[in-house]
Amino acid sequence: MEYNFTELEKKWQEYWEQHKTFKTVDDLSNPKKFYALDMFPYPSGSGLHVGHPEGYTATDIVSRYKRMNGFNVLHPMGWDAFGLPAEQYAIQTGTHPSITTQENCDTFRRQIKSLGLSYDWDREINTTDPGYFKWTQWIFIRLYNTWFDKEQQKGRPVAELPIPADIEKQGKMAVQDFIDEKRLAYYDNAQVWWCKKCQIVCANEEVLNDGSHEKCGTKEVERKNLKQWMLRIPHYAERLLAGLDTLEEWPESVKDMQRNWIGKSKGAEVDFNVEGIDEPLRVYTTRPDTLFGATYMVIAPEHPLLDRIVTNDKREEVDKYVKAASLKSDLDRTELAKEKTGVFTGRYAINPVNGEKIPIWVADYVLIGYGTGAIMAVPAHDTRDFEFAKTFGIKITCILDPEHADAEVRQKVLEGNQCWTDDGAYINSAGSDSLDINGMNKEKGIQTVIDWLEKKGLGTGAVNYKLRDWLFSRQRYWGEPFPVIHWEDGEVTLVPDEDLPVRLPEMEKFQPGANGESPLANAGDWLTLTDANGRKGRRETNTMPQWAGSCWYYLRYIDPLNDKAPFNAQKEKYWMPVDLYIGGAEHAVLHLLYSRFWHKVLFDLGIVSTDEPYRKLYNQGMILAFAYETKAGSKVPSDEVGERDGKYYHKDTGEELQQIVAKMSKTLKNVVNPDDVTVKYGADSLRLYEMFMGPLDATKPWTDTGVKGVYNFLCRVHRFFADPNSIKEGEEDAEMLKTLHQSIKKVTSDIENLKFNTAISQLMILTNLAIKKGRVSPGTARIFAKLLSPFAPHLAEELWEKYGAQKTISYEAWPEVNPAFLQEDSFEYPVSFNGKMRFKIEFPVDASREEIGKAVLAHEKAQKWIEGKQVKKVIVVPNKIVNIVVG
RNA sequence: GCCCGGAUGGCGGAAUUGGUAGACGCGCUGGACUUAAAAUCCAGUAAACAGUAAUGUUUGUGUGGGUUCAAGUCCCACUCCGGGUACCA
Repeated sequence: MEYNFTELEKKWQEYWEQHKTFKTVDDLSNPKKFYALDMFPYPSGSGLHVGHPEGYTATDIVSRYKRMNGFNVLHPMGWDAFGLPAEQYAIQTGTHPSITTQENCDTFRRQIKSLGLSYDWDREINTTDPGYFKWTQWIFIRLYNTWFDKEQQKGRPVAELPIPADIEKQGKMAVQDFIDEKRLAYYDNAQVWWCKKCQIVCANEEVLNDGSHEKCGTKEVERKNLKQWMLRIPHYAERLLAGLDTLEEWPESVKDMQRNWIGKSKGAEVDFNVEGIDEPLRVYTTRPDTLFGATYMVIAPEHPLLDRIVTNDKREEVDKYVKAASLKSDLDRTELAKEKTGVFTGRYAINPVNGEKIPIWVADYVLIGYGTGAIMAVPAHDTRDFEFAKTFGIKITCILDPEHADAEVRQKVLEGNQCWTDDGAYINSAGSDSLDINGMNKEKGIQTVIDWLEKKGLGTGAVNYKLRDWLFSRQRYWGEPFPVIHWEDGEVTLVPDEDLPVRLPEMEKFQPGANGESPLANAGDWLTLTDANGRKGRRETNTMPQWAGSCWYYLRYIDPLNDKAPFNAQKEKYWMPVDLYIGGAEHAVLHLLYSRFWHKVLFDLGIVSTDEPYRKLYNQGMILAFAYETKAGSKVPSDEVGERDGKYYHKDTGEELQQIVAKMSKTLKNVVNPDDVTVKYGADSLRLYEMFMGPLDATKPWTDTGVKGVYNFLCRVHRFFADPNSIKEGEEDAEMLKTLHQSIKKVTSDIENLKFNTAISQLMILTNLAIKKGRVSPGTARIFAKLLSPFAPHLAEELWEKYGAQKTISYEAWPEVNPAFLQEDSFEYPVSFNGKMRFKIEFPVDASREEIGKAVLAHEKAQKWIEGKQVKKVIVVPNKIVNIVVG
C-alpha cells in the first residue's frame, strides 16, 4: 500500500471544495472567533514563490487548530492586483491589464488551492474589482472630509470644523481654503520623485538609498513639481505612536522601526534676531541647552528668508550656491555628506542668550522640509556642525565639559578639537540675563533653557516628527481612480457616494500622458464632463498608489459582497480585530503604518470598532537557497556546479567552489518552484517541510534533501497509520501513553506559540515510537490523525476516513491532555560534582532533599569523586539536579 | 554612524527560560533484506585522547572577562553576519 499523495491530495481538495468545508458562517452568536490573515499577494506573472506558502501554511495551521477547538474561524485570501507590471506589459503588448491580472490571479488561485490551504474562497477579494475599489474610493472621500482635532487627538468630519470669525469675514473662498488646509487629503504642488524609466512618480520611500527606483532599479530618478494628492498622516503621528504601546503581540523590532520612521523628537523653537532685518530667524533644536555654544547659523537653500538675509556683496556667490543645490536631489546632498558645502550670507544674527554676533550661512546639509529649515549650529556638540565648522574655519566653543571622559579626550573637547555629544557639566553657559546653567547636566540644562526662553518670549518647547505627508497619487492607469472632478472655475468636488465607483475607462493605449501625466489624460469621453449648469469639468487623471487597496482589505473580507456598505457594522464588530496577521518583514513600516492610519481615521469616524486593526503580528523569515561562488567571489549558477565528497566544484573548470546562502534568483538558477515540489513530493510534504525548516521567523536555506526527509516521514506515517494491521484494540503501555500525551501537550502549545518546527519533531517522535511498538490502539491512532491534521491535512483526512469517519476531520474536537499519564513516580537525577555531570541515580519524585543528598553521598559511584576531598556543599534541586561541591 | 536581531556538530536546527548541551531531521558510517541496485528496516554518529571492548578522561554553544553551587541561557567589553535607517538639527 503506497502513499499515493497525488491521488490522495486531489481527492481531499475536491472533497473540501464540494462540501465547502471551510466556508465561514457569520455565526455572530459564537463568542469564540478567530480571524487569521495573510498578507495578500500581488499576483505577479511568475507565479507563486516558495516564500508565499510559508506564511500561508502558518496561518492555515493555526486556523485548522482553532476550528478544532470550537472557534469560528475567518481565514480568507485575495489579490492585491493593481500594480505596475501589468501596466508595463500593457504598454509593451497592448494587452489590457485586467486580462493579465485575471490570468495571474487564476494561476495564483490554482497554485494556492493545490497546497490544501483552508481558505473560504467565497470571500476572495480583488483590489481591481470595481465592487471592491468602489469602497476604496468611498474611504478616500471620508479622508477628504475629515480634519484632525489636535485637542481631542481625533479625526472629525469637516462639517464640525470651527471656522474662526476672521476667516468667516473674508468670505466663502477663504473659508474653503481654511477647510482645505485641514483636510486629511489635499491637492497641492509637490516636489516628487520622477523615475524616467518607468515614467512614474514615486514616493520618497520607493527611492532607495543609492538613488535607484526600488521597482526598476535604474538611477534615472529626478525631482519634478506636479499637482498631487497628499494625505496628512503626520497629524496622526502621536496616535500612531501611542497605539504601538498597546500592541503587545507585535514584534518589538517592527514597533521600533515604526517609531524610528515616525521619528518624534522633542526640543525647542528659538527666535534669533537678525541684524538689519525686522523678522526673526526661527530655528528648531533638540539641544536648546547648547545655545551658549552656538557660533553660527545655517539656513536651507530653499528658506524663504534667505533672499532678505543675503547681503549684496554676497548675493552672486549665494545665488550660485542655491542654484547648484536646487539641481541636486536630496540624494546627491546626502551622498556628498562627507564633504560639507556652504556659503556665508554676509549677515549676522544675535545669539539671544549672550548677545553674541554670529554669522548666518546657507548650506544644503540643512533641509527645508524638517523643523523650520534653519538651525543654530553648535560645532562643539554636534558632529555635523563640527565638520562644517572645521571645513570653513568657524569658531568652536566648548560649553559642555565631559567630566567623565578620559583625560585626553576631555582635553581635546575643551580645546574645541573634538566634538562631544554626550552628557557632561556646562561651562561658559551663563548670560547677562538671569540665565545660568553652568554645572548642570544635560537633562536639567534643556529644561532650564526652555523655561527661560518661554518666559522671555524668545522661544517655546516644540516637538517634531520625521514622518511626512504621504504622497498619495501616481500617474498611472492601473490603479484606483480618484472620485474627484476639477471644474473649469477651479473648484474641486468629489463624486457623490451614490455615483461610485468611478471606473477606469476602457483604453487601448496605456502610454503615460505628456509631462508626467497619467495615461488617463488621454481618455477622451471619460475625462470630461459637464454639470447641470453647463460648467465643464475634468476628472482627476492620477490614480491611487498600490498601498490604497491593501490599507483596508482585511475589513472587506468580513463582508465581501456587500454593495450597500464597505461591510456590515455588526459583522465588523464581531470579527475585528484581526487575531493573527502573518507576512513579510518588508512591510514592517509602510503597509502596516498606512493601514493603521486609515484604520484610526475610520475608528474616529465610527466606521470601525477598534483603534488598531491587527492584534498579533508575526513576520515569517525569508526562504533562501544555497548558491556557489569561486574563491574570488564570483557567483556560479547552480546548474554548473558539481558535488564530490561534500565539496563543490565547477563542472567546466573544476575549480573548487564555496557554498553560500543567497536569495533565490534566476541568474543563480537556484529558484525553487512550489509546483515542482508538489508534483514530486506532494502538498503535505511542502507544507511540512516549510514548517520544519526552522523557526518561522528565521531566514533559512532551502534544501531538497530536507523536503525528502519530511516526505519520508509522511511515507512512514502512511505505511504505519494507514495499515489496519498496525491499528489494533488493546491497552497502550505506560511509555506509549506518556509519549502520546506529551505529544498532545507539546503540539498544542507549539501551535499556540507558532513553533511549528518543534511540533513536527514531536509528531516524528510519536511516530517513531508507534512503529517501534508495532501497533497502536484505534484511540491512539485517532489522536495522532488529529494532531497531524493542521500540518498535513490531506493525509490526516485520509487516515480519518480509514478509521471509519464519514466526514471531514476539520471540525473534530482537538485532543486533550490527560496529566495522569505524564506523571512520573521517579526521577532520574543527574548528579554533578563541581558542576560536571558524572552519573545518574533514580529517586522517587517526592523524595526529600536531605534523603537524596545522603543517598547520593553514600552511593558507591560517588566515592570516586569524594575520595580525598572535602564535601563543601550539597545542592539538591527537586526533580532537576544534584550538585556536590568538593574541594 | 545610530536602532534592532543573530552566531550551538559536516548541515538545518532543539534545549522546560539559570539545572544532563546537541531533541528531531538531513548527511555520513556499518549491518539486515536483495543476484544486484533502489526503497525499507536496524544500529552508530560533537571533538580529542586511552582501551580489543563495555567504558573512561579531557575539551566544547563566535572571542575575552565576570556573577553563580551551576551559564548556550544573566552582566561587561569585543569580533563577525543579517535587517532597518541615515546630514531629521
